[in-house]
Amino acid sequence: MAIGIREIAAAAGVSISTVSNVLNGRANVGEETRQLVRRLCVEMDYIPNAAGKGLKSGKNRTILFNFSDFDRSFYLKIIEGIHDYAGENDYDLMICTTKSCEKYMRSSLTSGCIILDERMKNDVLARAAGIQYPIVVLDRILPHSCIKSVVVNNYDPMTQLVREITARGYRKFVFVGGPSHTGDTQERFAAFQDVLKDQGIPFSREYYFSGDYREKSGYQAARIFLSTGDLPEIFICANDNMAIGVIKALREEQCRIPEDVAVTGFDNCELAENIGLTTVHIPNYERGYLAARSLIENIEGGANFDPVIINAAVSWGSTLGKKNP
Amino acid sequence: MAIGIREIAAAAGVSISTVSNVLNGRANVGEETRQLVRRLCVEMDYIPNAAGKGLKSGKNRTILFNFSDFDRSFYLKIIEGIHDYAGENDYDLMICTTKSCEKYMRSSLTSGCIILDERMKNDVLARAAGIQYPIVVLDRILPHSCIKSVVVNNYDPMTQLVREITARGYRKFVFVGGPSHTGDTQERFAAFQDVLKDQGIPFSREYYFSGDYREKSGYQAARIFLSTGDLPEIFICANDNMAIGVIKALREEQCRIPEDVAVTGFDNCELAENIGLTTVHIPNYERGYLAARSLIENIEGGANFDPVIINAAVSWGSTLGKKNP
DNA sequence: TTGTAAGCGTTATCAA
DNA sequence: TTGATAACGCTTACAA
Repeated sequence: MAIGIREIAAAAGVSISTVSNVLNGRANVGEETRQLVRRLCVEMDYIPNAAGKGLKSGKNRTILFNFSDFDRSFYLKIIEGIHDYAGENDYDLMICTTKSCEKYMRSSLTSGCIILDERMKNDVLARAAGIQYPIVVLDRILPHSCIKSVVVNNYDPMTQLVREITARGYRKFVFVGGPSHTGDTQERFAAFQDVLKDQGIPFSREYYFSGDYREKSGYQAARIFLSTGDLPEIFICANDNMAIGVIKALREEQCRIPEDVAVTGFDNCELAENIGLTTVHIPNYERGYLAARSLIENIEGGANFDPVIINAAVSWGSTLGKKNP
Repeated sequence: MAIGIREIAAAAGVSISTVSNVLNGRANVGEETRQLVRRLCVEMDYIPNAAGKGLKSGKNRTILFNFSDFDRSFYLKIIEGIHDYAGENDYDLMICTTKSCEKYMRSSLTSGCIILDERMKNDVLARAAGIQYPIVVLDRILPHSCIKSVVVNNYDPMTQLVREITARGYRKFVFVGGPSHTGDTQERFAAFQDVLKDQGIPFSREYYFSGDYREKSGYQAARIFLSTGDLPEIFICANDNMAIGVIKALREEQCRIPEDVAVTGFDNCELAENIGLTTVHIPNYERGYLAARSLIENIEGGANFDPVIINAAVSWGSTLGKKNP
């Protein structure tokens, strides 16, 4: 049915190995034969079967990217960065969601992978990684001889942000965190806490709200504090989605931002920029690009598995005001 | 090196076909053997090789999705819809960008695909499609016995929108289109033109600006008309990104929206909703879900290749005012 | 209930 | 410069 290497060989009146040699640009083929085979491949619309190829040779210039949070629209930027670097270096990109990821990691179809989904388990990665299959993980540190971490420095910009917040006189905070097992949230919260401790400002755990990085959980957080009337002076959110949820809830109750309540986020998503949210900008395209570069260098024989730290910077917006003492 | 079916067989002291039978849930295996093999697979961390599998059986519950515009953040919603339907029906999802798409379409690794990227050529699709490999294309009509189109009805909501615009008294328009070869833009513009013709309102081609669906091109469009001072009463944009670009340019020049100039978009992206853009809402999650359903039904023996039309609805926002005569 | 062996589409080795 | 032929990891008759 489908056109394979044998059909081409038959049509050209040569053996399949000759066709294979032509296809792989080997020198041991006569010029006329080469021309003929080339022409036939085009005419007969031959496309090499990736399965057969990978099975035998183990070679495939392909990297795998894994994600599965569809709410985080900046993921497309990361993918773009990966896609661009891969393309520039003549690698293909294959993307999968966590469910099918392991299957493609261990199938001679890809040569390495970049993992973003936090739900991908460390032990699965540890088993898959090897010198023949390097891995890059984003947003988590995973000590393993063949796994490289590419992480964002959350701590410094959060420190800078919170210092400014306290300098402006804010004293009553709600911290809206993401899933508590994520390194991101832990680091962002740690920076917050450390600044307060450093300045001798108290923070009670009842003003910590544990969300899930989605807009709705920010909305709920704000709703809860609105309902008790126990509003903070500022909501410090571990990401933009939740900050936007907070803002929506506040607006519904005619709270003015930042006059009545201030809000900050983290991520600098497209929408955040537009509404003037004070947040932290993470260079996502660059992050993807760098992850792809690290991975491909290791695929091609490099052996650099030291973590890479990416810098992020505070983006000052209008949702943070000045509190007059 | 890697653990394969033979290693399991050796460890269990059985033949590889027995292992295969266990793995594929066939009945012809003794209970103890089955238990043993199962246990060994877990212990030895065996993951079936997708290449070997697909190569022999041709079966693989996997669908392919293709895209490559990283600026359109609602793509994630489409992917989510596809992912969910596939998951519910025990199919895997593999995603690729156009460059590598053909390779995976024709490799016994996937059973069908959903195409979104407009750059994917019709003839490539026509060659790949067959009763054994059904295809769904989004946003284009492609007559072929094994390709199903899932398209948005752009015409009706655009008609409704433009009727309202003319009813409110607007007479001087700029239409900012996307790439002119895209069906979307053609249909959206046709609706616009038809309403005007119907109402005897003139429209000169010099007020048509051909953009590329990116924010920047909307920005440029507005800049051009701002620079000549020949501002329209309203910018009607073929998508939200460009509308947002228009709005940015107008704001830079202190134009009030909608008092001085009105703006409308198309897509209802997240940001549009937030800034109150008058636009058309396209149910993207549902679109992906439906595309996946159509595809999988055809993979499993259905033969319904009639186009599916998805309805979209105008979302009225604050960027459209009332023009008093 | 289990094993043998052929074959899926390729690459690679070695002989012609 | 070419062509047989043996893998790659798996499924699947068919034989035992």
